[in-house]
Order: sequence, then structure tokens, then C-alpha cells
Amino acid sequence: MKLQQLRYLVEVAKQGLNVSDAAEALHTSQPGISKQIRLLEDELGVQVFVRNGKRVVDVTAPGKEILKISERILREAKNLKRVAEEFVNEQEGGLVVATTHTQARYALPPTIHDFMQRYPGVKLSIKQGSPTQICEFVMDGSADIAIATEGIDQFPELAMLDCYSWNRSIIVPDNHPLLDLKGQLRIEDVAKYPIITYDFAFTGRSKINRAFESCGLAPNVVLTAIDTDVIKTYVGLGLGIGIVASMAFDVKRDVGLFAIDASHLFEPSTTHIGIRRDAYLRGYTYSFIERFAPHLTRAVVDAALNNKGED
Amino acid sequence: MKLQQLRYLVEVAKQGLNVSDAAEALHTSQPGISKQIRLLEDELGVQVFVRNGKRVVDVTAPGKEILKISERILREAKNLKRVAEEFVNEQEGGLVVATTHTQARYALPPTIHDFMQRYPGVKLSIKQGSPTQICEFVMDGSADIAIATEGIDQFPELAMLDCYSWNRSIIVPDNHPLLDLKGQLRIEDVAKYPIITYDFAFTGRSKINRAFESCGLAPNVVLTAIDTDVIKTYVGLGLGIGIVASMAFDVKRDVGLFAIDASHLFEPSTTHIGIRRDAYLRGYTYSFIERFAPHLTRAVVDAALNNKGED
DNA sequence: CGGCCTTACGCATGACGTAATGATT
DNA sequence: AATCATTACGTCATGCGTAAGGCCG
Repeated sequence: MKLQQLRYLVEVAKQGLNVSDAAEALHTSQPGISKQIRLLEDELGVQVFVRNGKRVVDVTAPGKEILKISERILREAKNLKRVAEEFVNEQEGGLVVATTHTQARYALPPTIHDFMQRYPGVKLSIKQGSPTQICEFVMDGSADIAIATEGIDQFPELAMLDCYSWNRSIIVPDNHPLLDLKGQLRIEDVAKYPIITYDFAFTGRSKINRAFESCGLAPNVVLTAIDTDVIKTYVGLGLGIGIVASMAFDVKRDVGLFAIDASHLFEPSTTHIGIRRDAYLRGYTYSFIERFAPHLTRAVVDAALNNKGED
Repeated sequence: MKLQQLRYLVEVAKQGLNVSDAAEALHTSQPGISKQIRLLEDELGVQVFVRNGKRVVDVTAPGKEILKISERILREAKNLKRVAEEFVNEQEGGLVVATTHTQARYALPPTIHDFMQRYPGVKLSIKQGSPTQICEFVMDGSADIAIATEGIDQFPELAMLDCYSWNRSIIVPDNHPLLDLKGQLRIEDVAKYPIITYDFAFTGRSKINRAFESCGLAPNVVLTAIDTDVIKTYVGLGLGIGIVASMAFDVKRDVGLFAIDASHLFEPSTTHIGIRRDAYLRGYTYSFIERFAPHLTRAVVDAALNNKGED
């Protein structure tokens, strides 16, 4: 049994049981993969893949187990390399942060700025995607940590760390009637106007829905966007009022727009970091996390990684 | 990085940093190991072993991490093979049970008898040792499950399953004054006579000590043995009275000896099964466990294996 | 000097790429 | 006909064993 064979196995499964695609992904020849998989199957005495004539069409029952274990082995092998790298030069390496627009645009910049100054040797990259996508990036190893408000709890294999809580604001254009409102803003006031907010499954959208539902109101959502900049643009055009994360409003930059605090209308949301429990984290990764959320010290993170269940 | 290289690494560490011994243990040449380890170190860019001139004298800090991960990888590789075997023929394979004398002699025989009839294709073997030894057998993979009363809780990496509780009896030779005692046996009565019982760290010995201590008594232990047969022999010779596991007394075989129930004098002991949490168990292993302790169904065992902490 | 690790060298296995064949849709 | 996997084959890498060479106690 060789590590390569396991790599082939896993890649074929990953590529939807297509050996040719796996070969391409691994920059090798397709017959090589075919043969190695066959050799491994011979050695184990079990078929991993079901072949219909000469086509791979399914994974056998033992194959499923074998794939699971193979993935674990490969992941550990990767960890091994990381441990070595860590000791070779703890100031250099890579760090891939998968996150959503809101985090990347409003929450992360100061952290990233500091981090890059402190660790100039680390190749930091940000991978933007939907909450589900970024979790999958972390799951399949193409990103190290996920930062998002939604979706991380869907993946039991990811440890979830609370970073910070935040509230929402209503943003309106100049001269909007809501600005003249006497007393505290009520949800009924908000529901009167066409609403522009986040796409479902993004940036705490579920809490917004729930707030209206619990009052028996049906908000008139005229536009859903993935990022706050789009929302602001359309609010500026007078299409409706925006419900956005408070941190996304900048009184200086967002000329012609006004924010009204809505903390009391919607439950606060919490932004989380998601990390594979079986990942080995480089020292600077802990440092990055702690810069982003100071209470998440290395000890706290390690404790969360070792907890099997929820935090 | 290759699996063999990891195997070499781990074996050298296991053999007390002696490359030649590792070579012998793995049935290969010593220069081969030397070279492969060097190649791996080159690839990783880190020394795993500290060499004093041409002698391996220590493990480096990264080496410790690397060894830990390597062991995990090799264990998973072993599991992979087992999974395959399980599917090739679920009726055949090996099962190594590490246990103490008392279990092997008195508790296990019926289980083993049944098991061998049901699974004639399984090569069952019993490895006898001290509680600590048998746990180490399971830890290093030379046994699959440990069955013992003492010691398993010392190893956090082993899942511990309760099997059954048992009590003790006092065994005395014919015509012993304790046989004429009116009323219930008291611990003070026992303490009057020279005592023969288990060696420390064996078969619930700690509970025996505690019972005397809590009454402020100092028992006169004249002989400690590892197994009950030795205890009985000396009781028969009149050297003293025995304190043994009740199940170890057989009214038919043990002629000339008499047992007096002592459940009320000593806390009951519980016999446990210890299994590595990261082991893959063959189907018949679950069956063996369930035969031994019927409440330990496959589901119960799996649940215990997946629990990180204590049961 | 004796154990112990490394270097040097040669062989043989085997991993991989190219080309050709066969099966499936 | 196109796609995709297997078989066949040649080449090159490399793992491993033997023999020789230093280092340490």
C-alpha cells in the first residue's frame, strides 16, 4: 500500500469517479492511476470501485470505508508536512482564509493589515464564497479557516469558534421619512417600505426574516444581494431601504446615506471561525485568529478543536 | 513521503533509537533504513533524530510531533487493511485478547468456547500479562482488546467498557475456625488470620487494601500471588486464608477448601474491556465482546469508542 | 576494538508515460 | 463517433541489499 495509491483513490472519487479527470488534476497519466488503483485493490483483495465493463460507475461498500480512511491518512500526511514547515521557518508559509463578502470587506481588513506587517513571509490569501462554499473549502483542504456568520454549524467536522456579535442598521437615502420618525424605530415602520437586504443564507439573513415573521409581518423584499455595497447602491438609487450589518456603514464614505440603529429589532448575529478538527495549525494561524478575535487564544482554539461535540 | 519511511521512523523510535535493531525488527537492511530516514528528513527539511556524530541519540522537537502523526498514519493504514479483510471474509481473521490470569482462567473460557464454535475461521489468541502489560499490548497494536479489572483507566487512549461486577470470597481450609463463626463474617475476623491474596495491581487488590484501611486494620498478608491457583494451593497447605474473586472458587474442583462469601466486606470490583479508540474492529470482535458481556452490543461499543472522555 | 551509522555501488523492482485496444453511451 | 478505461511496453527512478568506510565509547 502506498500513499500515492490512496491519493489516486481519493482523487478519482472526488472527480466524480472519472479516472481521466483525476489524472489531469494530479498531473499524471490516466493509465498510471488505473493501474495503481488496480494494484491496491489486488493487494487489499477488495474492489473499491464498481466498474460497469470499463467504466467506473460507483463505490463499493468497502470502498466507502476505505475512502474515508484514505482521506484521513492523506490529511495526516499533510499535517506532517506542515509540522515540518512550522519548524523549518515559523515565519513563512501559507494561510488561506475563506470568507464571505461582508467579512472580507468590513471586518477583516485591519486584522489582515496587522497580520501582513507582522508576518511578511506568510502568503496570505482570501477566498471569497458563499457560507456553504467556504465551509467546503475548509473541508476539502483548499482553505485553512472559514470566517462566516451563517452555515458553519452545518458541518459537524468543523470546530466552530465564536468571534464577535454584531447588530443591524437600517440605511436610508437622504430625506427619507424614517429619518423624521419620532421615538424609537419599530419593525412595523420598517415593514412599510420596500426592503433591500442580503441574499438568503448570507450574513445573518435568517435572523432578519425571523424578526418580521415573529411580528406577523411580511416584508416587501425587492432586492437581495450578496454584498452590502450592492445594497447601498440601490438604496442610494431610491429603490428601497437597506437592512445591513452595522459595521458595513461608514459615515464618511457613504455620502447621501444615513444609518438608523436597529439593534433592538433583530437578534444579534455572531460571526464564527470554522476549522477542521483534524487540521494542524501553523503558529501564525493562531496569531491570525487571535488578532481577529482577541479572546480566541491558542489555548482556547486548541480546546475547541479537541472538543468532539458543539462548543 | 512514503509509508515505509514512516514505518522506519516509528520503528527506530520504538527500538530505543537503534537503527540496527529497527532493521532487524522489520526484516530489512540497516543502511536502507538509514537512507530512507535521511531522504524523508531532506524532503521535510527537518531533522527527526538528533545524531551525535554517527549515532542516533535523541528525537528533535519536530521529530516528536512527526512521530506522533506517523503513528496515527500507520495505524490508519492498518485499519484500512482490516476493513478490506472484513469485507473479503467476515468469518476469518485474527483476534488477540490480552488479559490477566483471573479472566483467562475463570471468566473467559465459556465465551471463548462459544466464540470458537461460531467463528472457526478466526485465529483467536490469548495474551496473558499484568494489567499494565495488557494495556500496552493494546496500545502498541499487538493485541486487539484488553480485559482486566485494574489498570485500564490509566490509559486515556483506551476506551473502557464495563463488563461485569464481582465480589470476593474468603477461602479457608477444612476445619478452619472461621467456618464455625456464628453470625455474619466481620472484617476484624478476617484480619486475625494470615492472608494470602493477589499481588498489588492485580485483580482488584486495591479494593481489598482499602477495606482494611478504612477500618484501621493492618492485614497480615503473608503471600501475594498473581493467580488464584497459587493462592488456593497455599491456603490448602495451611499457610493462611485466601481472599479471592468469588468466581474463582469451584466447589467441585477445590476439594478440601471452603468459600465464605465476603461481598459485604469489600467493595465490588468491575472488570473492564479496553480498546483503542482509533481501532477498527472486525465484526467478530464485536461478537466476542457481546458474548462476554451481553449488554455491550455493537452500538454500545461504538458509542464508547467515539466518546472522547470517560464513559 | 567493537558496536553503530553512513557512503558507495549494483541489481531488480516498479512507477510512470506513450501507444494501442476494447468497451460504453 | 466520442468518451473513457484497460492492456502492452519501454524507460527511468528508486528502494534495497552487500560491501566498505568513518565515528564513538
